[in-house]
Amino acid sequence: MARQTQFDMEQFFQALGDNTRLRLLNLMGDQEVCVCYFVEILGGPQPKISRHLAYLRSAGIVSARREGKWMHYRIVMPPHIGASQILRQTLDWLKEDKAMVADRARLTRACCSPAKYALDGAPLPATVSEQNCESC
Amino acid sequence: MARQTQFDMEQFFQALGDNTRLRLLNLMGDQEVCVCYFVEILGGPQPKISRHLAYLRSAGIVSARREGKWMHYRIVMPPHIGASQILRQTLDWLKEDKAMVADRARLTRACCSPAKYALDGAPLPATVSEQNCESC
DNA sequence: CCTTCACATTCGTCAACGCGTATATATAAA
DNA sequence: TTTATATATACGCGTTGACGAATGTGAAGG
Repeated sequence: MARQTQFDMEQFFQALGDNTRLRLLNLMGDQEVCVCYFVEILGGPQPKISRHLAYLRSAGIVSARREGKWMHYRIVMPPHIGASQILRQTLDWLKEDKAMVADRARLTRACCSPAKYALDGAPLPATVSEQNCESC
Repeated sequence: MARQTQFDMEQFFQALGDNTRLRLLNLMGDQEVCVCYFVEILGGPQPKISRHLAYLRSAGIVSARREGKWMHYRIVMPPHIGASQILRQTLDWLKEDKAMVADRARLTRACCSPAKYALDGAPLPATVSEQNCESC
């Protein structure tokens, strides 16, 4: 027992080996976040965000859910326990990074006053388990 | 305090995102291993091994030591505590992988009867702290 | 010195990646 | 049914990475 599906470590680490993708994972944390927030916080062109999200999705690190016009992305812990431990530790590592802290702070601000960020009407990030953003 | 040198996470994960490099790290574990063993175990052309070792070295994950004609490589734990935890966990993860277990078994066999592997006279792997291979 | 051995580096090629731009798709609104 | 909005995909381009083959380098031995 405890036999887990073989996991593609190569692809897993490759997915983590890009700063934009690390920023995306950092913003998700344990929330489900709408793409429009990523675009707003990271600032780049939207297709760039979309492509990196697709990359993470094909690596099995995030999953997407559609809600009307909006797409929500969240981290899914890999089935392999080793991978999931490493992913968790990576997220903890990100929490200490200065730039990542700043990113999360901007997400919180955007979340609490969407109108200032051209995000009026956009669905708020929601904790994966519950359905509400705890800081709003 | 506890202010650690900023670590290039991107480069770190990129270094781990290749199966040959993961195999090399797995063979090192907490030993210092001579290049000739890598070439023997992994089986590919020698320049391939050398290039991947150079990649790992430039990422700060391994260090090299010359002993006469031979070069010994060992893992160096990154100065950043987050990175070093992840590296350690990655090594633990590798320990469970079937192919990686087989690689280590072959290293042990080669270590205990070098003559059978065209490694006669090659310096044995040595635990980083002590100077002898515990299985020979 | 010249050779041999162990390893590193260079070169050319091909595939993968990241980016910006343009375009396509899907849902909602008018 | 047309239009707008949110997101995804396709295209072209420059860069990086992995590879095999050839060559370079540093140490030991004759």
